[in-house]
Amino acid sequence: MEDIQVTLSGGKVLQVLRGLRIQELAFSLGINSRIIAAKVDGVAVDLDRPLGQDCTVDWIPMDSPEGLDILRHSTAHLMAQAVQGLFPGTQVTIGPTIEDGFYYDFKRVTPFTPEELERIESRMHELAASNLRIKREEMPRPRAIELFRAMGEDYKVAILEEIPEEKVSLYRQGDWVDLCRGPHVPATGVIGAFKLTGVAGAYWRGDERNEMLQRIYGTAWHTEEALREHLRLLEEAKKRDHRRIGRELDLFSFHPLAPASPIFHPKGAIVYNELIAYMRRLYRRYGYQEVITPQIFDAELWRRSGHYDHFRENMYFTRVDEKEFGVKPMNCPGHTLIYASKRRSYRDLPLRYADFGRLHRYEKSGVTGGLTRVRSFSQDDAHIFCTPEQIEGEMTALLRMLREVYQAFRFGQIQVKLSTRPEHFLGSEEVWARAEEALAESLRKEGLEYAVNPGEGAFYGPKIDFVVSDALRRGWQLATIQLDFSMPERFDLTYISPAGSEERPVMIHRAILGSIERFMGILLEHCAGALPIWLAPVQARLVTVTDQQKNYAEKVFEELLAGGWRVELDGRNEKLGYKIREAQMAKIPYAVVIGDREMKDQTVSPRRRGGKTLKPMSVKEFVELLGQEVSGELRGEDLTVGAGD
RNA sequence: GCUGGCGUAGCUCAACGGCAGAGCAGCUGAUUUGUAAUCAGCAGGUUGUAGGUUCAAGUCCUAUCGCCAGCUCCA
Repeated sequence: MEDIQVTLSGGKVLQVLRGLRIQELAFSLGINSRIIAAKVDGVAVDLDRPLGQDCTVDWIPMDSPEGLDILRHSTAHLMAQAVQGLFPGTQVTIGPTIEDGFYYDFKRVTPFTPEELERIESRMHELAASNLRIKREEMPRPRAIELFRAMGEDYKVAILEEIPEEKVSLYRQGDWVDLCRGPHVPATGVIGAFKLTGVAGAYWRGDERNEMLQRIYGTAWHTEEALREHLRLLEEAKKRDHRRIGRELDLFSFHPLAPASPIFHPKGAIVYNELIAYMRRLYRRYGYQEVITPQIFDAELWRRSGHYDHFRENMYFTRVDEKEFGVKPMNCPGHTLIYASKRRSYRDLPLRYADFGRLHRYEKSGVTGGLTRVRSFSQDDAHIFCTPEQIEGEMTALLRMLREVYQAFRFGQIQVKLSTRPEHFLGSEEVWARAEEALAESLRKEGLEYAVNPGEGAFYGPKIDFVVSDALRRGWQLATIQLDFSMPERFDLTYISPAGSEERPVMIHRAILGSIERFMGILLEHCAGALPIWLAPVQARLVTVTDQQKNYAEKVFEELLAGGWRVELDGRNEKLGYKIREAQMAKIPYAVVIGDREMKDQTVSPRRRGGKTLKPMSVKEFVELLGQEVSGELRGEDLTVGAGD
């Protein structure tokens, strides 16, 4: 047998025997224990694949993203094998990998119980221990259809009938077989660090008209340590859950009598209003005008805007004087009424109307949760009416404003997504194409990288969404900028051009924080409840050492209050350590200690949330310190009192 | 809306179909305290709601409301 030439990823070229298995090659190089699969000429393949001709080989290590993906896919198979062994008659459907794990959808009459999940998990460990070889097999599609039909696997048959290729691959481990493109790990013994995390219903092919399948979720890692670390992170995320923080810090609550509608307590309302106040300050600089519009409009308005046709199911209605009225789910139609209240000249544009009006949308019961998806909320909403020529300038200003805001909140990387025409849309295809091009152009000019989401646009226009990453590196969609050529049309909005003709303005819908409720939830998780001083409901708490200092403490308290600071006085008859602990757990940026020494010197001893004790200073100095921190925070400088404190 | 899980004191959680309990928080008293928990006592409940099975229901069954995870949806 003659040799073939194998080029390794490092550029090294080897002469090997034709037909040599990749695994054997890895073994001879002494790296077989770290390798899970390989790419031959760029295509990921199993390790037992023989090398038939000159080729390049790139190793896929166990702990690489690709390696983990393969491992998770194989773990999904292992789970399916365990399930079918334990529960004969259960059909397999699909079992893809997801971030950090995998799932597999099964067709079974009864759902899996948590106890069964445990049994499946232990069976999986048994199967892994027996280290079954995982073998790839190829066969013509019709034969595979026959095979799976004989096994009673209706869903696999359905999948096979839609596969275009005439040759398909199967994977066998022990007496179990599954249709799969692969690649997989060489044997089940490689799999070990996994945990089944949950069970849920899921529709066949993700369509709610189809029958429901039973989905089992799991996570899998290359080592036990990595698995433990992952589970620890999940615990950490749970501790940061904004619903928990909201209750612990007495910010907001929910009540069954107002499902999916947060009730903001005094401290939560401070945060809420500070967020709005912050946006208002920006609005003055960026040339926005705030407006106030009705909560309820004649249904006629919603018919004209198109919401009635498209989103009636998600709106609240009421009947008064034999007429139907709709509670506003959006501010935009109201703003068109202001625009249309008089003749507009090109000289008036752009007009930027901001509105913090309360919106109500009926969200289906299963989709609501915490502050992230509610039925009653408000947004830092604004609509810009401008000429088509002004779009670019407006977009530039918007992108600048957006950066400023995200810097103030320390959100890291921003991903940009351009969403294009959806299935249901208003207006003509030509108008859509024009709008999409305008958005793409502004992004390119701003030098922002973006991804395209085909078909994800709003029904009235294309949009740009901005996804930020929080402290746990989770992505959240916050800002959205939507171009709208349709609404001005529907409300027959016009302006007089320099030439004297009537022209159609363009409308830009935009929000930077998005819903204030949702933003607050995300922010709370981002900073684990330790809000920056400018947002903290209580900025400092004065704690006396004994009640001997009560009078002096009250004097300091009054002084800080007069300076506009949100401050509390804890003069209770408790030990200092106890009071410090409570201030710390309430995530108050400063606990200000006042004892005999301070009283004597007319000073205070601030202690930062993180535990750092500052040297005694006068009240005036402390106020200066607070002021500096607030302005530094708003400029986006490093936090002195941060989430990590 | 769909599938599953869970609703016990303000919070976190116990209680085989057989007397509803603990810790923390709260209140009262003592303690006058120096940077993450002082001690003692007291009080706290129609076990989400409505039916049913049973001699007996927090526990079993049915309905309903809410919450959670996921699916679908998200102007």
